[in-house]
Amino acid sequence: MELALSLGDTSKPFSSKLSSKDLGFCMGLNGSSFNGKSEEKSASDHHPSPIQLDLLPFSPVPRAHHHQPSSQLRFPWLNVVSTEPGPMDGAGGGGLDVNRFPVAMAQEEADDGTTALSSPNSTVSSFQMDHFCIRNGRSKRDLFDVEISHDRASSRASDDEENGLTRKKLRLSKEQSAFLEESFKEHNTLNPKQKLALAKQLNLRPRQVEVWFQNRRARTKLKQTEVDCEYLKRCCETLTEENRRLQKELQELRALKTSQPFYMQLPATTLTMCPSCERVATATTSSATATTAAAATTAAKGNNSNNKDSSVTLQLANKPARLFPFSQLPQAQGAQSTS
DNA sequence: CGATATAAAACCGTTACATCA
DNA sequence: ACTGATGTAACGGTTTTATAT
Repeated sequence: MELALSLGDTSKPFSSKLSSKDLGFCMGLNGSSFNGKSEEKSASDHHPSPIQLDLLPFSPVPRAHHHQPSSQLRFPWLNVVSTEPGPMDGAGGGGLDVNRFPVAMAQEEADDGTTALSSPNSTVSSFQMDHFCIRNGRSKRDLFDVEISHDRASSRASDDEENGLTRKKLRLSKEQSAFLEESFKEHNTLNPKQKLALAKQLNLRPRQVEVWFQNRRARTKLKQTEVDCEYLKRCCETLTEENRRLQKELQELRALKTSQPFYMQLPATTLTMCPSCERVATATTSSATATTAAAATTAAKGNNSNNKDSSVTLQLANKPARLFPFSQLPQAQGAQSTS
């Protein structure tokens, strides 16, 4: 088993493109080959897909931009008929809408220069934000704060300093959050039209919707990172254990080599060596006397139940193992000196 | 057709605030 | 009433991307 470990945006698993800024983890397990992200594209094209963790309930869309076809404009609230109660209908009306400030919104829409919402072709219902009212028992003070916040919050820029107020944070109502969450499941990014539509639906500023989506994406990424870290940790433990096992095996092989000199007189057929890499591979013959040390030791230990690799290649110390009987070296290796 | 400029959108790290134990 | 931890809305700066020239 080999591991393909890459650091990058998990939303684009194993793509050839790796931004140095990508901090997400992506880890794959591959039964046959290394499939690293840093490799060229061809690598990932020809190997089985590695395991990939993905928390997202949808396929993340690359930066939305304005190219998203309008057919993708599917928001949960599109089912809402204007005459029917909206998803936040529990409000029962009469409550104070924390997030209302029509003037600011109108201004912002004008700034965006889009008339999407007023278009007769717009699929957005006329469901209005009167439904988003306070009903979670906020105090009067809370309401006051929120209104202050709205008064100040006409744009992204900081007119805060101008009126000498520090920024006040409003809490979105449960309904608003749920609504945003639903739409996030549909699209984790918004194009301007969608943003405006959402903002109007929820009676929030487009900037608020935008920020909410940004933060939501960040939360998703953070969660994914946590999962990936946990997974990497487990993989690391597994590899450490494997390494320990192999080290032990190597030690036993060395001991065997010194304590059993006639081990070196094994027929050449029992130990084969790759001519290119000069590594000894264990023989697959089942001759009793020619049982290879590796096979013997691992079998004796009986702890190789999870050792699926039946052709362990061993390399002793820093030099490739050369376990051929000296007498046979010339035949095996050509005209090499026997000294 | 590639290089460059520009604007918009997304990302990132951080701060400030609300809430809760 | 106070406090620290936690969650999250909001911000400013940076990077990425698409488009125009």
